Amino acid sequence: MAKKIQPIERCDCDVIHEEIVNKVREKMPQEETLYDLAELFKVFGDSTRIKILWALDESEMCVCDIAFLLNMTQSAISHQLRVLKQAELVKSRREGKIVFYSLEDEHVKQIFDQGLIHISEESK
Amino acid sequence: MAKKIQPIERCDCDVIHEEIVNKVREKMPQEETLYDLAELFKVFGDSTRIKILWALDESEMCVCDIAFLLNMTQSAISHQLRVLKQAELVKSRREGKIVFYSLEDEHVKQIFDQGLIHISEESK
DNA sequence: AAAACATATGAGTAATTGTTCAAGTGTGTT
DNA sequence: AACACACTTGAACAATTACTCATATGTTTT
Repeated sequence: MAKKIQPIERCDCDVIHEEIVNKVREKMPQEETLYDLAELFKVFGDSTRIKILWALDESEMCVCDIAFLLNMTQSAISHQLRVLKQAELVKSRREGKIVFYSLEDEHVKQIFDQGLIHISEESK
Repeated sequence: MAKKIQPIERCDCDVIHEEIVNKVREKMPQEETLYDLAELFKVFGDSTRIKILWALDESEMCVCDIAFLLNMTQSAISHQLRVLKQAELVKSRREGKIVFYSLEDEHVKQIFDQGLIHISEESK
């Protein structure tokens, strides 16, 4: 008894493939890097945010412009802009009452492009 | 009365920025394309799936190898492999009892790389 | 100072999602 | 045929999330 803690039992092929698994384990990036990467893609994983990013890639815009463009409430857009800002994908600039948002850097379009390549490959 | 249906009210700056908004609207890709793009990134937006993809980029592996590598149950891995397969990111090949998974194409690594560039920029 | 406007934010809610658990398939071995 | 093994699948559950609504903040206009 007292034998409950062992996490995942290995199966036969784990033993057989031990070398491969160990080699892969060595080459894997840090846990934290992979987590951050997932967090980044999570931000891209919502069509509202994708639309906002795409729009901002065309032009700097204020919150109510984006809301009108996407036919959504200002509140909803503002919430999503907050997520995008935390991910350092967009930045803001206040001009009187109005807050203008724009892309933080040029990577966004490149990430989109890689995604689009995959999508176009899928439907062949 | 009977005046409830109007969706999002335009604010003053929508009118002022009308030209910009219209120009952006013209340039936006199809709704469906943006939705598909979000769906793709959603698949990348989970650290378990990121790890699986990274592992498979190093080497073809069977389900229990992956489970052992990531210290997770076969069931959990199998569920995620299903998601990855539906997104056409991985393919499988059966060899007796064992099912080997591998990457469907080369885009995965390129999408990762773009993400990593953004992450490394963030922390400067 | 009060009102109007653009935006931000917190609580609440319905929908989605990742994992576990239990039971199922398919393949090879005895 | 019975069993073991590798994997798949469906239901259940907790956690997360995108939006709405109401309210709050910051700025300009009156």
